[in-house]
Amino acid sequence: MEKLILIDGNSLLNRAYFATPHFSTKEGLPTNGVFGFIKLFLKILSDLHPEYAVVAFDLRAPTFRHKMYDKYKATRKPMPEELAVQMPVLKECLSLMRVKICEKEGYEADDVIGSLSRKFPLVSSYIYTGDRDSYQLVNEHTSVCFTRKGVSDILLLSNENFQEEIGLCPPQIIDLKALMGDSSDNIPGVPGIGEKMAKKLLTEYGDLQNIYAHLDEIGGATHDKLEKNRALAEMSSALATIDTEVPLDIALEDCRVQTPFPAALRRKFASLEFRIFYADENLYEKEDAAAQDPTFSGQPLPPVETRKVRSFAEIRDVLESHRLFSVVWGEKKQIYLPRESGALKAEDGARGQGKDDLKAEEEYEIAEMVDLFSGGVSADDVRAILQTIFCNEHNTVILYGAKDMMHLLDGMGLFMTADYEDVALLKYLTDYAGREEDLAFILDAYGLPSEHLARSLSVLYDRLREKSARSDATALYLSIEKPLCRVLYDMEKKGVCIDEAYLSRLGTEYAARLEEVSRRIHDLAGDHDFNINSARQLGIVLFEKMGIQGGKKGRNGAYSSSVDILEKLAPEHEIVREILEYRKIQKLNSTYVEGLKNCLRNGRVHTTYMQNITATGRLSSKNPNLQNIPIRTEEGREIRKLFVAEEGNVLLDADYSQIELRLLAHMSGCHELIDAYRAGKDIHRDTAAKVYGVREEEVTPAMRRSAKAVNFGIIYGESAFGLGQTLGIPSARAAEFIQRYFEAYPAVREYLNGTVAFAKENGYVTTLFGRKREIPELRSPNYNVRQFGERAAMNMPLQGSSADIIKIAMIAVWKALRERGMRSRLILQVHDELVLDVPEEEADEAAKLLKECMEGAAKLSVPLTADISRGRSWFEAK
DNA sequence: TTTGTCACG
DNA sequence: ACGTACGTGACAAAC
Repeated sequence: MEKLILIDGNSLLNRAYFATPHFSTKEGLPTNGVFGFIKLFLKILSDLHPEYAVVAFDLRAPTFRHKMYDKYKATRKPMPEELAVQMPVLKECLSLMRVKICEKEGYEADDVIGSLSRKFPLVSSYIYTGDRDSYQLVNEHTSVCFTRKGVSDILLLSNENFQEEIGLCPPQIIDLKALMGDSSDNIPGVPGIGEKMAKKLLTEYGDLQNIYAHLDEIGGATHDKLEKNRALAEMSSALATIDTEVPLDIALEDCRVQTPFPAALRRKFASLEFRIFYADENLYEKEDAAAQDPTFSGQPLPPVETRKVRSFAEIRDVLESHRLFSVVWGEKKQIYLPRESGALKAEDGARGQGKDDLKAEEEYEIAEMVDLFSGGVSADDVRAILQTIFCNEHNTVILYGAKDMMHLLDGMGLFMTADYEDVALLKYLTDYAGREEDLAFILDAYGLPSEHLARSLSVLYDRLREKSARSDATALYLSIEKPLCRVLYDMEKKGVCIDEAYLSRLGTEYAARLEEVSRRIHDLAGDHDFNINSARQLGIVLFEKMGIQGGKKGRNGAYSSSVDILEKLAPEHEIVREILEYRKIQKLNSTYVEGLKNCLRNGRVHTTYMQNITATGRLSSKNPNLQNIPIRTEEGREIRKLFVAEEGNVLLDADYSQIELRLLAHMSGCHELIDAYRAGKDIHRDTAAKVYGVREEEVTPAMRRSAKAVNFGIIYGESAFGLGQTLGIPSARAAEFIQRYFEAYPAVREYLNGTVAFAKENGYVTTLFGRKREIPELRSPNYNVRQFGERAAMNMPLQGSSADIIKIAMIAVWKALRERGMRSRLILQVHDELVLDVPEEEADEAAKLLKECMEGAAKLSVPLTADISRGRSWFEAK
């Protein structure tokens, strides 16, 4: 059957905008939304080969729904300016592609799409949208392709799988919305009915009309809610119904997809700097000579000039005559020499302006090197080539992951002396995606081709430098992340000594205890054989077979057996106490004893610090994670005895005292808090006194504990529920605490409110040093997601500034030790703590230095203090 | 691959 | 009405 694709233009442009990195043309026109949209559109064409396509848009004019309900979509936020300007650009591109655009006054894109799908029942319609409302349109010849994760993942809902995926049938989507309401469209629904209840009612009665026909069968509060809000529900149902009978003067033939596209489209793409679309000539009609306008502004990537090199000596010649390289050392081992030597260092003013100078520059890609590496070249020659590039302080290398390259070179006995630029770090600072990313993926998102990875890396570097130049990201990159990379490399390479004898003793001890506890648990459980490690099996045995009360089911229907549940049951049930014991030992054994054993190399473990993972600017540590070594319990703390100093050395441990709370004092300018810190007071005691309205000496340990929890809560983005959970009190009580806290520290409230307001307005928050976190959650239609966004907005400036500060301190310590030619070495960072392995005779000097570097890393309106201690092991040094 | 649990700041 | 403190990584089980 022939295929018609129906695209909700507003919805997809919106999705593409938020899912694609923000970039713009040289003239400053943002184009990321159009780029994402076109990319998806071309993908649909090549995957589905539809005969027909229509893109529908909403118009500004009020629709029939506004006439029914004047508050319809009244709460909707206007499109961001950056997105709004892309709308006409998209329409222009679509016109150039000869794609039918359809808009109808008084109707939304949904209605147009619904009507077209019904108007042409002889073709298969595929509706592309990021809006769930369209689900109702699914029928035997209409499918909905719902875009997720931006637009990269598509869920296809057809008549066949709809029931299975959604749990309802398509028309029921209307009344689902009618019952639940929809805050983003401002459709009221029935107050008090959520998704669960709505689905239950619809499954039982089919639709809204039938629910009301059987209202008397429904009991309790639900009955009353439904009865009271009948008119509202019926109106919502009408609002949620897509009009499939919009009069549209369109013939199927008007919608035919016409490829190849006109050459003018290619020029348009060039001017928008959409290189990957531009590159594929087969997509476009052949251009006649007259139309080839030499003045068009788009600058496609220059062709790669390949120099054929046949001998190793020749390669060396080429390499030695250049000073700037971009290198990708993955599957394709590419090296690229993009410009004249020195061009990069002289850059900031000179480059990026003209295309002419770029063209004039000499370019090589030694593509043959790929073969050379995988083929006949000896390991020695490979090493010599790398040495030529990396072991020359006059060279600059552009890399994706400089620390990895340093380790790789180290494995060949080489040490990198070349200056480096790390595109991964630049990307992290300017366009954080929420996770580590593949280089190929990023290039794709930026519209750069992957066949010459190294050349594209260089272009990406330029783009990111340009982008970061308009923010604090450049300074953060140059003064923090780039030098830190080198510091982390040293830390990783050095590693931490492990007491192997103790490690094996601990392993034996845990194994024996596990055996014993496991036997006791099985005895207590009777004949029910089960795996204690399986949360699911455990839940069933405890709460069903043994009939223990107090089991709580999670949303997947399984019993939760997490500590907070088990601890409540522990006093009553011996088996629960044993299970908690088992869990504890099992964790210590599997994660720390066994886990550490697996990471051991020559008596040391070498963690990897990830510099581009977290949303706040913190580091993370993996293989093994040395940032979560136990300390909170007596038993777990023993693990720290495994981490020891080198022979003849001691460990020096320094941690910032309450750095985040001090930052809160500084950033909020709260006098009460600042004064307390300046006076060197015990801050939790001080808070307790203020919150409880007593004198400091009257504060009991319990009061201090609560105050401490409140102080933490503030850092995490105050929530009465969360505070209540940790304190084990009702959230109403917790809310009172918070209330009183804010009365005691009014500037803190203002600061937090201000931060959230800024974030809502601008879509991001920043640290003291300008590190940025985008918080798209604040624009979510989902209340919970928005709440999460608010908490994240409150927390990030504190957590992130603290991360900035310790990074500055690390660089300072590293430099200071180096300048003095000391043998002490940084070996660990745990967010607010640094550990050094120092020769005994250097210990005093190193301790003094460490303290100075840490306390002097930032000038705040309160003192920044670091507490230092030392010992043979990490256990002793805390 | 995802989920639950638990270790840390 | 909803499910909740912020930020991570490892392990084991169950898909």
